[in-house]
Amino acid sequence: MTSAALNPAQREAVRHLETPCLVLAGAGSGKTRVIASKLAYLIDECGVAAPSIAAITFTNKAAREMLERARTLVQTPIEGRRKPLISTFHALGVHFLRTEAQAAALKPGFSIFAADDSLGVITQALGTTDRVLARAVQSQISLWKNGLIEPDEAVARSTGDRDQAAARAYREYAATLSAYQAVDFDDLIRLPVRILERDLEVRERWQRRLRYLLIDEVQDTNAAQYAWLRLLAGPLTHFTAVGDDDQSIYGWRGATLDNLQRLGTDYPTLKVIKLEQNYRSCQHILNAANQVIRANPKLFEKTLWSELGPGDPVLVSACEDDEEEAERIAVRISAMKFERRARFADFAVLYRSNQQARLLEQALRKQHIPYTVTGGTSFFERTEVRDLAAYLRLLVNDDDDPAFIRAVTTPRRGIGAATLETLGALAGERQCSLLAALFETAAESRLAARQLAPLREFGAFIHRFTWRAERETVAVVIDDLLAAIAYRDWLFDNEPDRQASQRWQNVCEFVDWIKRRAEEDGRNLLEMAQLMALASRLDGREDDSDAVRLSTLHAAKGLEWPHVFLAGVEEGLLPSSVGLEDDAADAIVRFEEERRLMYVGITRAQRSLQVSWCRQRSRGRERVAEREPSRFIAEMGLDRALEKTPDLSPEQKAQTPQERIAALQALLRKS
DNA sequence: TCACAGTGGATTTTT
DNA sequence: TCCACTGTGA
Repeated sequence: MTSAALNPAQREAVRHLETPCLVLAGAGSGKTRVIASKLAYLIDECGVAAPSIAAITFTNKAAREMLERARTLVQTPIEGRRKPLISTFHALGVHFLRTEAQAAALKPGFSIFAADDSLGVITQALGTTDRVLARAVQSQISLWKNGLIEPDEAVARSTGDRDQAAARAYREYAATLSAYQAVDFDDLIRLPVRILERDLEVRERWQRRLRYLLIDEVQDTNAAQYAWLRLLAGPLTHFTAVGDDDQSIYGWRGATLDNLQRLGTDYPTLKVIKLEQNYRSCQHILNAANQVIRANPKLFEKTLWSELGPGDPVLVSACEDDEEEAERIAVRISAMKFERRARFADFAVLYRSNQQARLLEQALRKQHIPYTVTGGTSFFERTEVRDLAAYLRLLVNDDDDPAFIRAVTTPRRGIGAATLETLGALAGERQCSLLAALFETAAESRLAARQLAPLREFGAFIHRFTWRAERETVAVVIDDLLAAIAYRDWLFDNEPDRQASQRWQNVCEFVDWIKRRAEEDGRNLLEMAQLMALASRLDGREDDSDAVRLSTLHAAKGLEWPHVFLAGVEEGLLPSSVGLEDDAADAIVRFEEERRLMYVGITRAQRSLQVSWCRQRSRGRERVAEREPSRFIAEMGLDRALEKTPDLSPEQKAQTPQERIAALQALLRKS
């Protein structure tokens, strides 16, 4: 049954087990289906024990989808202990480090630092207030970690002053994290690699356990992830890697297409299977996509085709400025929704950078079009959510000083920077955490009574809740904790009611999320604290509302819509000019990634695609005039692509919503 | 300790 | 245009 609905290439990919296998899955070619079918094939037809199979993805969402698909496809019960391991790289890292905590020199409740937490530590290590510099160093450190380069090596390799400073900050950052019993996202990959490399017993145990590896989006793996896969795949492991070299758009985060090439050399028997039939887009759209991506040098040639018919021709419109562009898009969406009896959720507007969303939002609001914006501040990164998260982190890891600082100062307890400075100095001398330091006898002489009293009270409070967290349910502990710190009152005391109630709502949503997840999977607070660190913007809330989607091109990967608008397809924006002037070798690689980004955008569309660019664009206070259409527009091979589109039609010219509705109705009557 | 006003800087961000 | 940080005064 599992292979009935598959095309020949897909079926081959599912059944191939003799040698390692690389499935080059073009956009919309049924990649998830292949992985899920392979899972079903292994379990149902080959009789493989589910727990010896691991399917590894990049996003929680992909992992969830995979699990759902598997549930519908696999006939053999896979609940309880008979589950295949379906997980993201990072969640697998957490699982691995908890299992091998001793080898990792971590306690089970180790903290997972998000970007913000890391940035704080790095800023301190650099001794700077320059945020831009700190960010740059942060991403440099991340690239080092993803490239499996240790601090000493980074120091040795660095030549310039700036690099030297960054490498030294890296060294200090690493030391600080281990003092905090914390790891960052990159460590969740890097540490398992280091442990597997040096510990034969651990390596053999994992290799025995996982006999079948299915890897999703392999084009997005970095050097550390590739090394991890190689270490997990023992001599008896069967593996299938699925990916698309044309959709590699995370090079700036350390992902490298070298890994695809290395697969071929590291595994000489590698079988390469191409999936070229597309089940998503009409031919006009695929033609444009194929034409654009053809300009990139190819590792593997691949041409998408579909049986869905020609569809609408791709449209290009030149706009005077970004305001006009936004308005045109909004008006087109209104019109198309009427003409095609479409839903708002059938439309997406995609763009290169987040700031482009602003004018688009404005225009959509003006037309009374509902929309949702992806990106921006993640739910889990909101101040109020992170405030509460800090308490939870501190309860499971008393070494987590950043969590201590955040918790002890929120809500305010009359403890300020000077007090924490003194406490920090004491903790430094005693080589202990801030929480431990405040109970030192020496604290009594260093700090005034009115400073020490609230500190010790807080310390006792945390100890009391730590004790409870080990014995009571997550739900009870969280509710009591929130009540005890009077967080709601604090919000309303410090902000206008509207904002405060919005924040409180977010807190409640977060609490509900934690309770639900804890309940569902029987997790304790320790597990929840680590799980919440891995949750992202996409996980908080599912939105099933009928709304137009505004999204960056990066965030749109893997999604599809009947009607797609690509906005701001201009030289300097897409391709972006940022960082492309630098050294030539790097610039070429980055430029090709910009082209893949365009390719990803085009291939999100099912039936219609409209591309727009602006002669002028406002950026900050200045207007950038004389902009040119992106070379990618010419590469799409459309006739008249560069001409200005016809004048606005009556319904587009109309100024008020009433006029527009009247014009639209006239249009409908005609058709 | 905190509220507020002025300043400067601004890709992409699966976890 | 807007956000986030810095420094000031209460």
